[in-house]
Amino acid sequence: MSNQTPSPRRNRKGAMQPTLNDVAREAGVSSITVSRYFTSPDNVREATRIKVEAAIEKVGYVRNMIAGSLASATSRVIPVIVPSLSNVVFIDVIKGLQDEFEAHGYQLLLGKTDYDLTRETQLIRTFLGWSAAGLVVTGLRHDAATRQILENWNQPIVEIMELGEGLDLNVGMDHVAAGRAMTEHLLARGYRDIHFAGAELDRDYRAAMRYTGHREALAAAGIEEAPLLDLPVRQQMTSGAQALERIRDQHPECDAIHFANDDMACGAILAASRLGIRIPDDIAIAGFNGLPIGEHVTPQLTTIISPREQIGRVAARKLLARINGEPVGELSHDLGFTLRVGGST
Amino acid sequence: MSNQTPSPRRNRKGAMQPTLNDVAREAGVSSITVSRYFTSPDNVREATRIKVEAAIEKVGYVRNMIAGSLASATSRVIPVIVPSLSNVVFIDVIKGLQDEFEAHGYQLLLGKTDYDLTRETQLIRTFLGWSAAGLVVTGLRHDAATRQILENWNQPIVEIMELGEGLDLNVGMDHVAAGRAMTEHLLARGYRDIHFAGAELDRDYRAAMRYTGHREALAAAGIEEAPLLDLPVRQQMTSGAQALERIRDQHPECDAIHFANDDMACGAILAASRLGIRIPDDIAIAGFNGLPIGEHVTPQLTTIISPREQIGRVAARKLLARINGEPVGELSHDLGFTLRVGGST
DNA sequence: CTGAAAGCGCTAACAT
DNA sequence: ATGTTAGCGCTTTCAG
Repeated sequence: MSNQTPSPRRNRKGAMQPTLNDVAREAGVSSITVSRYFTSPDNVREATRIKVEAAIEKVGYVRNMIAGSLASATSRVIPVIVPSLSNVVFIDVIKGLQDEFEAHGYQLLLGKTDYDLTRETQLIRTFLGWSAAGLVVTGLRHDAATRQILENWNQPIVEIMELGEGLDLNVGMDHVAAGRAMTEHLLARGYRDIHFAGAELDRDYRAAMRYTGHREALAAAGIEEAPLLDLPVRQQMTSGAQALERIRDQHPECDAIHFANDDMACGAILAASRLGIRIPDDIAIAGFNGLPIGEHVTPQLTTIISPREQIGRVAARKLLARINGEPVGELSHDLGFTLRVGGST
Repeated sequence: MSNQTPSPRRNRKGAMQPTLNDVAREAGVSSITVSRYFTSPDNVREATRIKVEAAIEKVGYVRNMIAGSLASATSRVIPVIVPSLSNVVFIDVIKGLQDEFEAHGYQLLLGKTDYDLTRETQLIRTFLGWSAAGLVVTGLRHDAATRQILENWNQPIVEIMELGEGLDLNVGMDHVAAGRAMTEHLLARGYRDIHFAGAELDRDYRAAMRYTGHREALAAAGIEEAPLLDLPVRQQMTSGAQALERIRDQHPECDAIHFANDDMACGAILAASRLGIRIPDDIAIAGFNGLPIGEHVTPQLTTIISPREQIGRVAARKLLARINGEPVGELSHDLGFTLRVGGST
């Protein structure tokens, strides 16, 4: 009525996109009926539905998610916040999340903190401005500002990777237990002088949790010392090779290295074959993650398979369940892990 | 005026978020001034700016991007469409894109086609409903529907990975030339019976382009036959190992394998060491991508380093330049590649 | 099952 | 440099 120009109209940018009204006019119904065709088709009669469908096709209508989100104060966007994209672990998790979200018509908005909790706060603030339907965030450690924002936000949240007391939902595995399990395996194999090697464990605090488990297992076996080598990160495989050389050099009595991840462990195995170090006779090597490469090196790597992609999938499913008001089961979901024994131990 | 309830008000979801108006009232200015504080701070006087800042802090205002996008018919969201997240190549590209976008206040919306062009069309349709500021899409091959939508869309687009006649901007490398370069290297080394091995080359058509270059190089050397092994994809390293065995078995005269990627090539090198096949004496191995692992296997892998992350960065920068109306330089940007010769050839 | 009215929170396009 | 007015295109609410 107030608009003089008939369809097609142009928006302020000069573009010319058909709107719900254009479809409605074409179909001979009101715009709200077309809206309902999208949001709750069950409330639209078959005959009307067909008319609307034809009109949509005819005018080439594309739903404007922005307008819909403004009106409904919620959007089908789900921000996912990870610390890094250089780590396969998060890539696999994202893959799981993406698959599930995409299948259910939700969009994944990707944010990266570089392990900076302040950056995390900023990202979350921005993302909440998108009226997100939910949020996926890595880890249970956040700064006070983040925690305050999220506690006042009444949409579902999943914290992934670890287990514990969280903000809302929580999907992951027990890293302390994983570290313990691997070291128990090494002890059972008869290794006694076991070193733990990681890279920047203060940042990668989940690896530090595995070191804690490692120490616990040693202590339980009456071994009080748990030697630790914490290297600066360069390239992970290179760090692994370096760790092997360093430990062989400074601690010739060491009979096994428990690496913080498979990249480092494989770097060590490949370096060993270059240097003529026999694995596991001269020294045993263990990793963590269960990456494909571990099965291709000689000897095959003993490692713990982490349920990375599944963490993504389950996290997504729980979040969507909560968004749709369905039951989510237990708040904290432990996906476990599997020890895969190769020839390297 | 028309609103009876004073601040703070509640939106339709029952949540209670302060709006621009709340900030404006607090600061004693009009809402548009607060808006300008965000969008063009240079047009706001220092004194006003300070008042506004204090008010924002006081009421805990968070910008509502949705409302802003609706009003301005453009959002700071950039959809990125890739075929797969299982391929490191795209991960590295995404990393480059994400870094640049995040640094400039743009959000990356992630879409995955699984190499299905119809899915690509759907994704693009959905994403355009987000009033995206631009679009990043993989490859130059799209179906008719996609092409039609994008030709009528007047926002910047970057097609990445390949080079050629595109929709708009275009950042990548010349895959035919890369394939040619590697095979010229192999020929220069004296290899004559060179096989090309890939996995699902119909899907991975950029690898098929490298095969084309490979064939060209052979033809230029007077070799008319270019034997090809195209395996079904399982795990890439496993396929590489399999290819090595298959070729050794069926073509004992073959003296070099040109693999479609580093994963396969490294799978072959690792398998060779298991099987007692000497590289490069018994057979030479070449890859493509320049992944870290290639430097850690023995012998080191001869490969072509693709500028993956840089493709992401440059693509992002060109897109942002165009969004901001700055000059973008040439439409098609060739990032080249580097041959890295290891001991495997 | 369908419609009319109202407005989500912001910004473009003029003013001043 | 700041304000006024009028929507952006959709969904909510309330009627029928």
